[in-house]
This record gives sequence, structure tokens and C-alpha cells, in this order.
Amino acid sequence: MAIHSHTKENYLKALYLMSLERENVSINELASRLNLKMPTVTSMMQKLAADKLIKYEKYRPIQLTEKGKKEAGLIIRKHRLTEMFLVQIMNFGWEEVHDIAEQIEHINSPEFFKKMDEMLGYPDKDPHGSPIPDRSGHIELTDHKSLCDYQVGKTVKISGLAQSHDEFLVFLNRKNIGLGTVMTIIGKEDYDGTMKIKLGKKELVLTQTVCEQLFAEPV
Amino acid sequence: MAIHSHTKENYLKALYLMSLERENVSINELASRLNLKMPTVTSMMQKLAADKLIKYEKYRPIQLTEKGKKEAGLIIRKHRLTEMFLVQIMNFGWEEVHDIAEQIEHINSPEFFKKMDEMLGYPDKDPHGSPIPDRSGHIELTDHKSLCDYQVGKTVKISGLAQSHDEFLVFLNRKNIGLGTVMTIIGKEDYDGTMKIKLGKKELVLTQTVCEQLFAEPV
DNA sequence: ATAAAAAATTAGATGCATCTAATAATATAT
DNA sequence: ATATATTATTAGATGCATCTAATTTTTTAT
Ligand SMILES: [Mn+2]
Ligand SMILES: [Mn+2]
Ligand SMILES: [Mn+2]
Ligand SMILES: [Mn+2]
Repeated sequence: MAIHSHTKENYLKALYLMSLERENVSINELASRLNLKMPTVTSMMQKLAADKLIKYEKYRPIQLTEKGKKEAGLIIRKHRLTEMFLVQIMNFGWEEVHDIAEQIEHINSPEFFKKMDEMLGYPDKDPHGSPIPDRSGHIELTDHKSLCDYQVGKTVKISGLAQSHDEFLVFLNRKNIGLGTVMTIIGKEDYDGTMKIKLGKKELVLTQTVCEQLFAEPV
Repeated sequence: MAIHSHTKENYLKALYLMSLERENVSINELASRLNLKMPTVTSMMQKLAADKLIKYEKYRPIQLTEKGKKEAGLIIRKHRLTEMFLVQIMNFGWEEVHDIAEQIEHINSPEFFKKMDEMLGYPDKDPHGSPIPDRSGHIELTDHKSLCDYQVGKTVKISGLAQSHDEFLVFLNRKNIGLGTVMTIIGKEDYDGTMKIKLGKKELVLTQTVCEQLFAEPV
């Protein structure tokens, strides 16, 4: 396992993550996600199919094989372990780690990631609340409930993010919202979905767009 | 700075390290060092010359420019900082870190290496006693005295290694010799250069080949 | 059902890093 | 000094990952 080019690994990872959202990944979507032109992607799909990493027939949507899912899972595992390591051990902020992990995920050294895993005490979530695949590449899919779905009066704990772009993370930092933050829903505006939240002693207003990106669990 | 391919970085590093030993690096030597054929190297030299990283004229030995030395120094810095991090922070043995550092040295993230440096307390030597270039890529060249050059009766401290191949490091582990190990020279065989050494309570015999690879300073 | 738009494929080119085979220059040994 | 061996360069090919332009297939809208 894991003797694929840096490039192929990035395709596999993108395919895996995209197929969690939109069942049926198209050449087009993959191309925009990876900032490549469609013919480039088509040509790579032919190679990945030859490697038995995807099931691919002309003009049909792309699907990872079990082998492909496993390989993808192992790369995502390295990415998320790395993010966790950067935050927990090296003291980076959760908004600083993605680009570094994007590179380190391609390091070929089981010992290196084994050691990270040990040092971190075998975590099962990354710093953004995303699940870390196990050593065989399998992801435990937890179904998340968005903050929006809770009613006024409920006290909940933030357990994950639907998206972790740096600007969103920085926004959350400013609002003092992080993984594990506990908050009470004190109001909800039906018209535009805005929520009023009590967080510690402070109250704040979150737009629907923000609430949709926050996963929460009752507490 | 540092927008060179992984490949070019490896050439630069090899050039730098080789030119510390044998003034005047040849295409041939570079080719064997990097496990490449000569035409491959010739062709890359033309590219590095175009980038002003080396001074190169057909059939003449190769020399790094100041720019080239700086870039090489920065890669070596990343390599050695990484080795130090792996040993000090992640608890790897000094014989396990080279191959991992060989990959991580290509990571493009000043913040990542800055953080390593901080966590390590700004070390100036790697786990094998080799100097870590400063942030501008400059190496402080310390001239080492080999263990061979000391006389019977002297007590010395191991301060570096002429070479750090894994098998040698494992050999030293077995003999309980590491960086900082203090030993007294209790005998020397002129015929074959073998040295008899007292290390703690134990005595051991080191062949000339081994002694030549050990750097030591008086203590 | 047909036309128009969007998506995907094929064909052909480019740049990078590598190779082998052929040739040329330099160094070495007689 | 000449022949031989070594080292280096050129020429030309290959594989990978990418591109643009042209073509084909599929989807959508009228
Ligand atoms: Mn990546
Ligand atoms: Mn993450
Ligand atoms: Mn390297
Ligand atoms: Mn070292």
C-alpha cells in the first residue's frame, strides 16, 4: 500500500471527501475542486481505473473501489493525525494547520505517523471535529446535527464543523467558539434563521449560514 | 526563496555536502551520489546554471553560487532541525531519523520549522553532531578532530560523526557510544591504529576505521 | 422533439525528470 | 606523443502531469 504519486493521492482524497457529500462525483466537479482542466482529470481517471482504484466508464460518474477508499482513507488519516499533532503538540491554531497537513499527508513513513498517534493518545477526531480514519483507512461516519436543528432553550456543545476554511475558523476564534464550546440557544428568528446564543456571560447572534456550519450535540 | 522542485533541492543539497569534502564536484560523483546517470545530471546542471544556482561551464567542475549555497543551506537546515525534532520531541533513535528528514526537508512552511526551532530551544547541532545552518542558510564550519588524533591517557567527549549511516549508528548504540559520551584512551596499537578505550566501567577496542569516524573534543 | 448548453473525451502539445546510445573532450598510462 | 580509458555532452526517447483546441456525448430548455 501507499506507493502512489503525490498527485494521485490528492485525487483519491478529493474523490473520497466529495463522495461523502454528493453521491456521484463528476469529472467537472473534481476538476474545479483540484483546480485542473477537465481533460487532465479524464486522463487521470483512466490511470486510476487501470490501478483499480476507481470504477470508471466513459461519461459515467466516478466511484472509488474498496481499494481506492482504503488508500484515500489512509491519506485522510495522515492528514488529520498531522493536524491534531500540529495543534496539540506543536501549539498551532486550528486555522493554521491545514496547509501544512496538506503536505505532510504525503510523507511515506508508517513509524512517523505511528509515533504521532501514540503521542496524541490515539485520537479519533481532528482539531476541527472530523473523524480520523483507523489504521486500515476506515472512517467511522458520525451523523452530525447542525446547530440550526436545536430548539430555543437547549444547551448544546459544539462537536464539529461542516467546513473548515481558515476564514471561518478565524471568525469562530473571534467569537470565542471552538470545539467543545457549550452554548445555550436563547432565541431564534424564524424569518431568516438567525439564532441568539448565550455563551458564558456573553450573548451573541449567529446567522443561519454560520449555524448550518456548526455541528452540535445535546449536553 | 525556496520555490524549487523537490528534485532540484536534492541536487543542491548533494552539491553542498559534497563540496565540503572534495573541493571540485564532478558530474560523475554527483551522478553516483544521487543514483542517476551522467546525462541526467548534465542536463540538470544546465537548468541549475540557468537559475543562477551554480556556476557551470562544459567539462569544468561544478560550483555553487552564493545563491545556491544559501538555498542548499536552508534545506540542510530543515533536514537537521527535523532530525533533532524527531529525536528530542518524538523520541526516535538517532538511527531512525534520516529517511524521514529526507522527506520533511522539502516541506514548504516557514512557520512549521520556526515552531520546531522554538520547541527545541534553537539548537545548533543535529542529533549526529552536524551543525544546523542558521536562518539565512549559513553553516558555521567547526573543524573536528578525529578520535584517532588523541594520545593515550587523554579523556575526550564524542562531539560528532564523520558519517551517519544507520548501520554505523546502530553499531555505536550497541557499544553504548553516543553524542556526548566521555571516554578515556587507555591504549593505542601503532601497527593497525586500533585504540583501547575505557567507557564508564567497561573497556572496549575500536578499530581505526571506527575511530576515524568519531569526532572528539578534550574534556 | 429539436435546439442549445453543458460536460466529457480525444488529439496533440508542453515541461520536467529521467533514460540509452552515440559522440566528443579530457585525463592517464605506456 | 600516442593510444587507451574515463568522463562528459548531445541526441533522441519515455513516462508523468498538465494544458488548449476540436469533437462527441449527455443534459436541459424550448
Ligand atoms: Mn496533498
Ligand atoms: Mn481538519
Ligand atoms: Mn530529500
Ligand atoms: Mn544528521
